[in-house]
Amino acid sequence: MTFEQTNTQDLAPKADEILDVTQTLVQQHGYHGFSFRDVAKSVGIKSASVHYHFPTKELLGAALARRYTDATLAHLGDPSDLNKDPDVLIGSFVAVFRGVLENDGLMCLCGMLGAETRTLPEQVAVESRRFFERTSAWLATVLKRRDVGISAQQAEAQALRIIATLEGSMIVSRAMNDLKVFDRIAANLDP
Amino acid sequence: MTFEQTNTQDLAPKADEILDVTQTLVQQHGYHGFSFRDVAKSVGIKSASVHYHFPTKELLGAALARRYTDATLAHLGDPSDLNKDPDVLIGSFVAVFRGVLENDGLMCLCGMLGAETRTLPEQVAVESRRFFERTSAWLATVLKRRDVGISAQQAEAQALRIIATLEGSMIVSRAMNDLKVFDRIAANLDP
DNA sequence: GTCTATAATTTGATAGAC
DNA sequence: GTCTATCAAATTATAGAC
Repeated sequence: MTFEQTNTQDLAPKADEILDVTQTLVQQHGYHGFSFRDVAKSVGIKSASVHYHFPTKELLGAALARRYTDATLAHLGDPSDLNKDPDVLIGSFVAVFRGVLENDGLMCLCGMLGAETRTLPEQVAVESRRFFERTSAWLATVLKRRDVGISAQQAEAQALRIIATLEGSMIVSRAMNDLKVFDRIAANLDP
Repeated sequence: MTFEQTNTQDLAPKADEILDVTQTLVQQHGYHGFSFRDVAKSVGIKSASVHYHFPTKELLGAALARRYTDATLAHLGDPSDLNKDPDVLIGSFVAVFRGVLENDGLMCLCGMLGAETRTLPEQVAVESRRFFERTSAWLATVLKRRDVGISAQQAEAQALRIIATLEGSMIVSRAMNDLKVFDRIAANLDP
């Protein structure tokens, strides 16, 4: 079980198992490409039981994106922790994305949802947007520690650029079916 | 009509109109999120008539991605044309992606397909891979002209990084519903 | 080339038994 | 919480008339 799938809230164990399975499905197929029956089959229950835990697909998708963001931030920890070197923190940030890609070539959940965003139910779009707001704020905090002279605006712009590059690297790496593509790009994140 | 939708092959006008409509649908919903009836309705015919032009969804998707790649390359022109400044060519490359995003917040067709790549019919995946192979080769050629000392490997790595950043910028910009995000990232492509 | 009609399957969602 | 059963709608695709 990867960190993205850790139960960080007080969800029923079964609800969490449903989210685990759904997450992988969305990372592979996208929001429009999975069904309640796909989920049910993987969990070993019937689709009506999935609806018991998540009445609608929108609620399931929103819970999924929220959990993903929360688990990612929890894994990254405090960006202001003076015991941690900024470069090490940035390295762990890159490793989050690489870890997802390594895992059977999955796409970042919120990168996938971001691509589909124009046709997503509102609450799913809101939660996927929250992923980029929170992770870019985390990274901007680290960049301000590393580059002491930088402005808040510059740090935020650099953070967004790095996140965009990582998301795009996952897409290109997957499309070209070559994990080395991700590594070569990530090695030059700050060229 | 945007350049991506120009008829570059000898397709029947109706087939081309079907591709125009399908392209927008895929850029919004993804490959798994559109149907033959969606296409038919937009064109003003019945879904059976769409099947006449493109027997299967895989053939439709593959033709779509191929036309998109060909139209993009045709628009970009010869990367070795000495009458064109490398920086101008790079600017036109960035403008291609920005133009798509400006157009009602659409995603790059092959960026969308790249995200879905693991669950795409084979021929669709092949054609979306081709997009990244060809466009990165084009950009690497320009970069070698601009940075005279650069190795072929370095030029290729920089090209992939720039394309990844542009694809990711579209995702983040769309997810955050803010076109300025794309512009701020694109302004620092070569930081 | 486009149509009607239809096949066979899948979809999100609900009712009600246990 | 999970099940069976079911619904109404949508899905890809085909056959055959015009």
